[in-house]
Amino acid sequence: MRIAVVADGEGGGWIQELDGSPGPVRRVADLADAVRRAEAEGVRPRGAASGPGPSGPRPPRWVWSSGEDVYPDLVRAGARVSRCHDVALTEALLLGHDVRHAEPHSLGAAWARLHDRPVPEDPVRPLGEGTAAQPALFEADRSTLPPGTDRLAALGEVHDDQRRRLAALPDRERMELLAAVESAGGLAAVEMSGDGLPLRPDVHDEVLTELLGPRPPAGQRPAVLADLAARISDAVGRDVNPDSPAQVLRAMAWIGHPVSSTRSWELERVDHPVVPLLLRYKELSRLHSANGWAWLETWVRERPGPDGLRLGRFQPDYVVGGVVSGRWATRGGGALQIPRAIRRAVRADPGWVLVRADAGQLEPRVLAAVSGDAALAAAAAEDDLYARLADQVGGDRERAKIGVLSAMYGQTSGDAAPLLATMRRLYPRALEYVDAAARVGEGGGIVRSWLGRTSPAPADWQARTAGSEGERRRRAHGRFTRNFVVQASAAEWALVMLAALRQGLPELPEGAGIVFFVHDEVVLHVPREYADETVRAVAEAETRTRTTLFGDTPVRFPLSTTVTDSYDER
DNA sequence: AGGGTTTGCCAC
DNA sequence: AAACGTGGCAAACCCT
Repeated sequence: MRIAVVADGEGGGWIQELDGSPGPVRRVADLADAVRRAEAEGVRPRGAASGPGPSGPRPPRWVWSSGEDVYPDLVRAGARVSRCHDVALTEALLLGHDVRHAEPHSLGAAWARLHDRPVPEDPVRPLGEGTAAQPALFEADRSTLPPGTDRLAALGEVHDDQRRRLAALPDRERMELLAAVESAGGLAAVEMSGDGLPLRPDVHDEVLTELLGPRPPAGQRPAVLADLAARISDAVGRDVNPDSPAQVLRAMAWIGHPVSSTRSWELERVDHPVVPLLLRYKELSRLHSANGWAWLETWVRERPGPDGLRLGRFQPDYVVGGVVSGRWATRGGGALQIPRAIRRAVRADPGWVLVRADAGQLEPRVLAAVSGDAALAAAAAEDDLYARLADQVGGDRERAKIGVLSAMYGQTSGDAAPLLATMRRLYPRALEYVDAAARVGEGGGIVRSWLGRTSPAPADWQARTAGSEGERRRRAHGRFTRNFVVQASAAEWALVMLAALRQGLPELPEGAGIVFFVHDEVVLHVPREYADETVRAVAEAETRTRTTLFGDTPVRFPLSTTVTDSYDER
């Protein structure tokens, strides 16, 4: 049963059952309560026989304009849903399949296209408006529908149209699955942003103080950085601001070691006493500016815990499908790059644990599965794919790894070339899979992931762009499509895994569940007594994901699952 | 002063 | 070792 939902922005809304002929419009004063009840009791298809069995009550699939808009208020009000159809996310997938990635994908835009009306731009979303935000007294109406439009009717109409468009696709089943898991991702994103990654402010401060010295007044360098800066100037023989690449460049020339950039790998090749100082400064200064005290204040919400303990939550906004490859992007706090140095501060609450599941070597495993290469699949049946590959290639593990990454990223320099020749001989189908994608990209064409997510057409593509610049651009796009078929399919694996895990979790207390997700890794925060059940749910999610996506493939997707107090323990 | 671009580093 | 895919972000830089 599908139920369309429109919120009124004041806690109430309108709902309407959609299956078959649309049911009556129902006005509800408390939307969260209505949702909660339908989830708990399930919804029986109208006209179905009563009694248990397959036609018995199930939670509905909620149809809404955008989970990002509608769901945070529900989650705040304590109502979680199990399934939805997210019109905005689905529209983006459908437009992408049609190579129309740049067109607006809101409900209003989809409705306008149906009615040959001017298509509104997608609303620009300010930071921190997700579940983590304080509830606004009166939520601004974010509808992109023209004023006066019957929003519920428009929603039903676009939903029906999207289902027809999905059903008409040649890869129908896959795209329908993709739309469903993308929508589920929208739910998970809102939920985990609302709960947040537990992070202890006192431990974070401890880490920073150890490395940088005590917290300085705003705008000043911490003691360790100030000291390093002074020693750098001393070593050079004149004043240098190590934060300024231009000044460092001039300083290196001044001391007789000219470099073409101040990147650390380039500095590392220079033998001069200033180099280790510069490298240390860069490392620590990066930590200070990206994840220092200012970061903590801006992105981590703090509340008192038991026994005077300071508990914090890092609550980034996740942008589902925010990357062309279908990976998630994030807004705020750089959630995709929590540096190793501060992971010590990510701690479970007292009596709780972090359950962390990490899919190792995901991309080569996905390549083995999608290409159907028997030899690579045999290696991918093992726990350590690269070690197995090294046996087959007749080299060490590190070289085998470079060979695989070269094939997936399109690297040609260094010692990749002879390695690739070996790979082509041993894993012909896998290599042909990515080589073919690269050829399509070099020709300006599009490629699709396993489930049908589509690469965007190259910007300002001119097949006849002459000269080396045109050639360089065509090659670059070839590397992009080469990588796309792997990265986008890997993102689908992760998305299906997340959706399966979300569904398969045991009943957990308030605040427990998935709290973090990044590409091929998921972190859950649960009371200790739920750890075993949670670990089992993770394992079951992996099995479900593999069979859902790849049937009876020999490829395995081993998840290393750990139960710890701290994110830095492995 | 303020906005856009460049540089360089972090993560997967 | 070298610069190869996807991103976010902060500070410096450059221009208006």
